[in-house]
Amino acid sequence: MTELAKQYEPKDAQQRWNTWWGEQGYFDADPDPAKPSHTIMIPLPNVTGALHMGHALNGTLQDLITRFRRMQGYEALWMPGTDHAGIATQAVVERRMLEEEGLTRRDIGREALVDRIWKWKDSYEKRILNQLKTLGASCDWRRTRFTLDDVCSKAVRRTFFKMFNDGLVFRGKRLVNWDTHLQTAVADDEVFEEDVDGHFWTFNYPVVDENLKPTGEKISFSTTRPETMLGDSAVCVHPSDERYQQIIGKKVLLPLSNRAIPIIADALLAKMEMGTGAVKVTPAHDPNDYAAGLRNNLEMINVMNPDGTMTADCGEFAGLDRYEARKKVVAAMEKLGHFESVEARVIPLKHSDRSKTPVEPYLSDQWFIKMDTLAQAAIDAVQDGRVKFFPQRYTRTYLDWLGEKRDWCISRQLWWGHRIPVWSQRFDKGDVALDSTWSEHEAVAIKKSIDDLTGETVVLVCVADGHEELEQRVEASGFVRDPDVLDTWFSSALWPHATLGWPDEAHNPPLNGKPDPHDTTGKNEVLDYFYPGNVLVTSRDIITLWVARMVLTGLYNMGDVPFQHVCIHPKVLDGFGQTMSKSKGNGVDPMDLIDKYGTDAVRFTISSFAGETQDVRLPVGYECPHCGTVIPQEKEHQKMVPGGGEKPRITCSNSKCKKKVQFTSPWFEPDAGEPVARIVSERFEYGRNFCNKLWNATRFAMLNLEGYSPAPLEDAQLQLEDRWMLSRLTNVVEEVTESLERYQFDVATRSIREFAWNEFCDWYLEMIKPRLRDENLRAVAQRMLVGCLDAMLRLLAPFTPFIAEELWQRLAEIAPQRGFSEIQTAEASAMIAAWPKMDSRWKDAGVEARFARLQETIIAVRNVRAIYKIAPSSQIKLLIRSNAEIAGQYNDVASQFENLSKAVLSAAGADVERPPASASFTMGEADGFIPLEGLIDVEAELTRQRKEAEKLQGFIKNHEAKLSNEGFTSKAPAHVLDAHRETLAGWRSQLESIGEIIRQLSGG
RNA sequence: GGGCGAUUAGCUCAGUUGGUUAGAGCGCUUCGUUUACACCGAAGAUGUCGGGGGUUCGAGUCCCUCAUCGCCCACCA
Repeated sequence: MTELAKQYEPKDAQQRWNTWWGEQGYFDADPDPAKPSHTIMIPLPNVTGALHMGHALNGTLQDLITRFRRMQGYEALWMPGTDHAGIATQAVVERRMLEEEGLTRRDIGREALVDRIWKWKDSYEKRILNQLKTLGASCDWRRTRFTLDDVCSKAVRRTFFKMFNDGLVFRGKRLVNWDTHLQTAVADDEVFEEDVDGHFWTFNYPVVDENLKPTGEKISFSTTRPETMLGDSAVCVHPSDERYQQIIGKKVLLPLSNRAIPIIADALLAKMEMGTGAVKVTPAHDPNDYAAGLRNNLEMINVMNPDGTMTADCGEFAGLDRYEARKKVVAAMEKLGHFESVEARVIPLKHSDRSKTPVEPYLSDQWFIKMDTLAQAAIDAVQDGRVKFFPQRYTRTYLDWLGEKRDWCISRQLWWGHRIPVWSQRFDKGDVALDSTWSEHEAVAIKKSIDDLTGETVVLVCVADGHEELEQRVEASGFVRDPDVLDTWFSSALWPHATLGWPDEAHNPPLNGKPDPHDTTGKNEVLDYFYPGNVLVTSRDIITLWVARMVLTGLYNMGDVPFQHVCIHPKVLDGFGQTMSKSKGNGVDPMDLIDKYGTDAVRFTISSFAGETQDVRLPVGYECPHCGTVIPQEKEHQKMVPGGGEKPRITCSNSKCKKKVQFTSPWFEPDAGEPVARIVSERFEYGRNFCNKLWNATRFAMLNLEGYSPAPLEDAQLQLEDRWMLSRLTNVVEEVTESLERYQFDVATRSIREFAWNEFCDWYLEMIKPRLRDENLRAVAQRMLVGCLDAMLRLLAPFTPFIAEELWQRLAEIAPQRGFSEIQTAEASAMIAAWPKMDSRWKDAGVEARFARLQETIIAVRNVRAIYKIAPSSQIKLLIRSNAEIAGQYNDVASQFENLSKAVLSAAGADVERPPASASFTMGEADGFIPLEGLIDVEAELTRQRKEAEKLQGFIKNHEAKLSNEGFTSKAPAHVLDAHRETLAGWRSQLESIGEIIRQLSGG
């Protein structure tokens, strides 16, 4: 047997056990008909960068549940993987390429760019998976998936093909942010707003009658972009705006285009209090107008070319740059007498992050999925309880969003992603003749439509996966593949079944990229066994984007929901209440924290955060590498960026140090070889200290287990503290189990901590120390000790797996056989040990109540010792006045007074009298007296007792008033009344005792 | 603009269906190195439960209102 070190050193244990668990295959999950399955699919992290605190929280909770269920006997699969994250990843790689080599994607071309992104993905995927492993994630790593790998790609292709065939895929128009300089669509997160100096013009349009003759009325409106007047398709007012009631439904004539457009009423677009109350509507060039255009069935008129010049339909303005056209339009309107006024105004304008030029809202062709029936199925699944949200309030977010049944735009103008498997060609009227060698193939779906404008026939061909030869033949027939890729969420929506190998129903998915050796049945047993999953653990911001879509595609492809529960956990905010993000510079790297506090400490602290009410603030500081002082992080630190070639530094706030040091920041890499002030957070000391406590409790046990002999406990041998401990442990096991089942991780964590520290360590261990020293009494105490540790390590294994395993193994060296009622051999690892189960016969409220009285008395005695500054070494006497039954109980535990408060219980009973010159305390059912000849300060003691009496009088008055209130006595339930009366009686008797003490003290 | 949430000790957070004296961790004060642990132990102090109104015998808890803060959605991965 080796003695444990005084402190737990996490790093070594983390390495060792993680490797060993892997070797033992404990992470692996395979179909096992003898066990129920438990499946969690990881919310796939983006390969854009390293994991942050949010991931650490998310991962900890999933691992906790997985380990908990595994111990409960489930075949528990936690499926790992990463997401290609289309735009985000491509943007990161492009940005670096531009910064480092001055190259754009047009310079190197599609294939070369995609190739570079794959390399980026490989390196970040590795980093992310390693971070998860460092966190202790017990994923089945053999099954690691990536949304662009073969397995996932097949699912994407099959789903798209199915939807295409079912008529759920269609083409439509949509407004995108158009970068006229790079001539590409830009995602919203690549757009920044900047104030520019602009103008605010007011014009008017003449109202006309059915014959387009001016009626003499006119309607005024304002705009910051006059050139878009060429594409106006309506003027809009608020439906209840009295100024315009007369002309709603009439038409106005566009002076520059000679088109008549309607005056419509739309409450969402027009605001009465703004400007003139009327607005022009340009659906093709403004997002709000676009939405209004859809609502009101307006014409969408595109007046701009991809390069930002005006289209050929713009008459005299055709070919002009949009800003040039703006000036000319204003001039022309003025000339025609429709100009009213202009004022200078600062306008927030969206700019492209990459070209730094203003973006234009631009109407373009996109692919959509019809959502009505799909969304309805997903709504039903939640409404009838097949999918439940924890906490329940998030159900609404989900239902509200799906209820809109907004069609899903699935195309993105990117190169990184699943390319849309559709080929198209235009044919003149009646000229469509398709090559039957591919057109009649079952893996080909064809849609024909007529272009309203040109009368041409548009033929769309979708080819199912695995038919490259067909694809080639289609292309040989002159069809061109769509250049766009699918929205990232399209593939992540399929994650729960795609990762399990769907649509392949004949084979298990590969393991480590190779065929599964168990794949012998001709069925996909993995899919059958692990689908549907049990719980999805995620944060609330992707309830709509991801959760809803997984439910929807699960129902569509599998006919069943992908999971029964959705656990929504809090978000980690910085010390100022802001969400953490790279752009704010306030991110915290969990690996830094793990490095400082240990994985278990981080996990334990994190799970203590995860309640259901609110987000978690995490104030952090920079630890001075020279003196260890923690400099609290301020907002300015988050923003500090290198300027003038100099890296920013912070000054140590310790007046003796005051060194200027570089610090951890998302904005720059610290210089190697120079000390760095890393980010720390004292909140993680919560977990670290707990681990250390647990370590030392086990250390203590191991120092006291000499001669340990396993045997079932016999009731007759148990002391009060043993029965109390067993009762408490039984309750705690129940509490922890129930709170984990409800995803109340904070409650579970608190419950374990309080039990292990405040009950087991602070009381139980202290109480059994004398028995452990006594050869005759040692055996039972040792069995209790081992049994309790065993149960605690099991409870803690999901929360703090590394230290639990380390201690489990050490304990097994001395005490492999253990148990309370039945003796069993400890399992080979805490990770696969059975979840603890206690015999409910140990629960004993009476014992707990008696124990509470004992605790209270001991605290009172210690309190007296502290007040009178009695040296720890000096013995004192304790006399207890109480009824015979309670006195008997005190006598039974007399030795504990000596053990825990260095007091000899010299008398207990009803006839005990207060010795003169003693300190006293009262507790309702018992009064305690501690003779302090020569030490007692009568005045101080009187003050103390009077203060106590005053407090009691307050309580009593309050309760008496309540109890004499007829409303209360007639309406409050009996048990509340009884409780009030009982408490009042207790206080009264206590007050009486104090009164007596005060009389004695003041009487001399 | 719509939805959701928060406001409780100096800080970070718990507080079950309304019911007896509102809790924890950190921090703070005092004492203590007794052979598990100073990443410790013992004892203690600290609250106008954001403001105002209401329902009720009774409100931190329910309702209304105001204030402040945050998140999600509205365009989006």
